[in-house]
Amino acid sequence: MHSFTEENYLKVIYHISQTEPGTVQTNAIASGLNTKAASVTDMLKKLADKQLIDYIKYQGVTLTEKGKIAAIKVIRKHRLWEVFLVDKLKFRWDEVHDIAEELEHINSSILVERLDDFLGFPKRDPHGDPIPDQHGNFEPSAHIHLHEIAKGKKGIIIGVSEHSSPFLIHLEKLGLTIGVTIAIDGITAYDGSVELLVNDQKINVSRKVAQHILVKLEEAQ
Amino acid sequence: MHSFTEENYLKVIYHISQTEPGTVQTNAIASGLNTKAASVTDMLKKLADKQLIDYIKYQGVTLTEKGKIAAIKVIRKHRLWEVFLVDKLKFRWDEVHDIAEELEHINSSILVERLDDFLGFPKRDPHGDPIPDQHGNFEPSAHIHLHEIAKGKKGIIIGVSEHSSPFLIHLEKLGLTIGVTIAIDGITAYDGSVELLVNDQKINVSRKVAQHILVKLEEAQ
DNA sequence: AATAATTTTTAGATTTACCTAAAACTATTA
DNA sequence: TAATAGTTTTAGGTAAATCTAAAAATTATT
Ligand SMILES: [Mn+2]
Ligand SMILES: [Mn+2]
Ligand SMILES: [Mn+2]
Ligand SMILES: [Mn+2]
Repeated sequence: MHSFTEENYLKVIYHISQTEPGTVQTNAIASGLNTKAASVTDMLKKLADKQLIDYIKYQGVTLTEKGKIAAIKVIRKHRLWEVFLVDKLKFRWDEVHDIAEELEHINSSILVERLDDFLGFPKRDPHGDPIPDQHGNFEPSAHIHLHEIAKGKKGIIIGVSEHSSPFLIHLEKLGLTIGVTIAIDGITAYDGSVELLVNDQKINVSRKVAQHILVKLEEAQ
Repeated sequence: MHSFTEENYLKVIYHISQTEPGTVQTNAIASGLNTKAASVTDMLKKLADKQLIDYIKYQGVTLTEKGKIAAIKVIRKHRLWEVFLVDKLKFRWDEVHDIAEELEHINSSILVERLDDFLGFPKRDPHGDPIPDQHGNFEPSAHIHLHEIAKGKKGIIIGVSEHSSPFLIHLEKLGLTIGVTIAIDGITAYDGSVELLVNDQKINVSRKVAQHILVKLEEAQ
């Protein structure tokens, strides 16, 4: 259907459109794919020809409905394979992203559905990201980034917004994994780092790390 | 390491060298890969540069030790994924080959080893083919093709030498699957078809089908 | 051994996905 | 609003993997 490369473009465009408002810019796509703006322009023309994106020169792009469905299919596969690797093959959460980057391009819808069944129709991947069902539907999680939470608030870690191995290993060492309950003890004025209470233990987390931890706040009683 | 395409060439060269004596010819590779002889010549130069094959113009090729190891690695992955698809995801043996053709190119040695472990270190794939271990070693099965067996002999089906879906579905319908005991009741002179006894039932199998069924003969008592 | 048939290689193109450098456009800001 | 900074596109090229058609080499047949 779509080439390996086209799928990667669609996925990156989708991810950027979820985090930044407005149309998706050429440079943003280039940095997301570790390629150059000129290459991106070439591919945008191709994706527009295939009606996967709406593209106006110099104005950035948006996914068409067709493009969005294709992107979500790739993301579904990526996350299901990550669950497989962690749940069945006993990989750690920091080891699976790169392998899933390859597996996500395997082209067989029956395979995806059988895998989903085999895994027990999981709703979240090992990083807390929602897994779209076969129709592309999923529940976006109501989360807030750790660095944006006010002092005194409590919450539960429900995900991360970076998947790199060094970052995840760092979190593991700090004991900041999915499901852990935290309380904001304070925010350091000098460097923006966050003081946390985890199981009555004080932990300091840099602002850069806090930006990539997703938290669900405790319901106000 | 090696590209998707290079891996496919190595695999096909390996398979041809197992079935036909002497060096592997350009045309044989072309037909095995559904491509043209001119394209094969181009790639042979590239594989020779990489020291994966020994190539003398007009004389065909042989795999170097390095090339053989690479080919066997791909075959190991192909067969392990086929076991995964049948044993874990409940695919039928006729559905798995094409999906495994894609999965075999996923590039992660830790993934292969974990998968092997998860599957319980299987020795054979769903078509009866041996699965090389991580060092590339495997027991080649002492088999004979069904059409070469003399009248009166008995044996057990241990594999097939064609993996196409129509062929395997046909065998399934005839009840000629791996592990089934058969006796040769006779060979029809007119068309070379084979008369079999399976569970005291008479079955006629065309010569073409018989050529692709691998049998282990019963030990002479 | 000469000729014919077959196989293989070369020559020259094409397609996809990249690249660099320069030109064109848009946004900023003085 | 004009200059400047930043972004995006175009122009022209490369590398991988294909192709067709023609030339060269090998093998088979008289
Ligand atoms: Mn991931
Ligand atoms: Mn993930
Ligand atoms: Mn197979
Ligand atoms: Mn097989």
